[in-house]
Amino acid sequence: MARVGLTPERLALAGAELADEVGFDQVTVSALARRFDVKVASLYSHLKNSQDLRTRIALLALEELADRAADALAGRAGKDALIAFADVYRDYAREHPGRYAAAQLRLDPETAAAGAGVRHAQMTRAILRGYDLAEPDQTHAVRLLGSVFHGYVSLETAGGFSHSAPDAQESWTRILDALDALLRNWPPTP
Amino acid sequence: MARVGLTPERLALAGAELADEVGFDQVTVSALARRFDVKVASLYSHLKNSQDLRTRIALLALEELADRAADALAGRAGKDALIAFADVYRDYAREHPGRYAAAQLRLDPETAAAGAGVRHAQMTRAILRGYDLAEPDQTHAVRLLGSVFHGYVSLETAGGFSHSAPDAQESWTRILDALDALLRNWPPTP
DNA sequence: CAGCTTGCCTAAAAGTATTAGGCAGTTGCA
DNA sequence: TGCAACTGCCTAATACTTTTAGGCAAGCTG
Repeated sequence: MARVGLTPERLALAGAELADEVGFDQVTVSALARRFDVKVASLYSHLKNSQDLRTRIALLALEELADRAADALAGRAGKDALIAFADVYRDYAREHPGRYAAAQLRLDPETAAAGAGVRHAQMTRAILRGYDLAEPDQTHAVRLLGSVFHGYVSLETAGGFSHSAPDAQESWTRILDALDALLRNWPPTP
Repeated sequence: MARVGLTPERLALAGAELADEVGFDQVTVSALARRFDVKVASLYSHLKNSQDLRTRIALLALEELADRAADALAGRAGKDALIAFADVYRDYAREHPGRYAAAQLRLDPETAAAGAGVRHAQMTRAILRGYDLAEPDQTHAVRLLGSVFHGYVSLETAGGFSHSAPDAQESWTRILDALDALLRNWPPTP
């Protein structure tokens, strides 16, 4: 019996690839075993259960996304940073739809806190350093940016903007223009 | 054998209730059969397959959501309309998390077009009548609003804003203030 | 090289999805 | 009203996924 050299990390990575190929909800312990040409039960030495697999894929995706975002943010500020950061999310979702779907998985709070979720929040806040926003408006703005990025990318990958003019890229550009303008001119509390 | 009086509509409704109780991804043909105290195979007279069930629940949710939104929009304009419309989405997601998750299901284009998706887009556009936006900026704004509403509600129901100040309601209010300000003062194309 | 760990295996049980074919309760028509 | 057709729910059967238990041998450890 040749040992294949499975590890939780390799399984998560292969699961992520599988997700990109067939969709995150089609990722199954059985399919993964097939991919390694190994019996299903063997995976249970490395995975607690199928939820564990999904969670690992989600954490992998969040990590990759945070790495890319950190890269994009380095050396940029203001609108440049805003656009670069936003593009990371959008590009990642387009390149890796399965991974992006995985990143949307509801994690229990401790798992999420242990993962890259915190980095994402910190980086979003870092973008706002280029704008003049005091608390609590800064937090409101963080949440707005998170909502727009996630919302737009979700709707676009769901096909919501296809088959209609103007194309999705143009709206994306103009929406980022608008957000930049909004952040530079955040309305006072009424 | 007492006839239970199953119909696709009753199954979709019961499926929606089940989704709200146990989560949309736990909605299964078997669970639904159990709920009606009927054998699983019996449901296949009314449903093509389990995907058909999920699609019907999604369409039901989209319809309910559109009905509520239409109601909220009646007799309102400008910022009032914006807030009322946005609150419909947020409240629906909080009251009916399973249904809201169902509404996010990727539908193939024809199914989506046949359903209430179009109404949603039209209503979002109706809100913008209270603002002075010409095409193509109007479409950009429609997409921005959709993204913010969907994104915020997703992140909030995923627990993204809990356990941190300020509370989610306050951010929501201020984000809607900000969007209103942005729509009243949409930046020109650079 | 002897022994121990452990990675992958077989076996088995439980749940879900789906199809085929049957019977009885209901409907519709004379 | 009576009978025929329909159709709603059933049993039976197959296939796939998840998960647990227990076994054997590969390869590291001394």
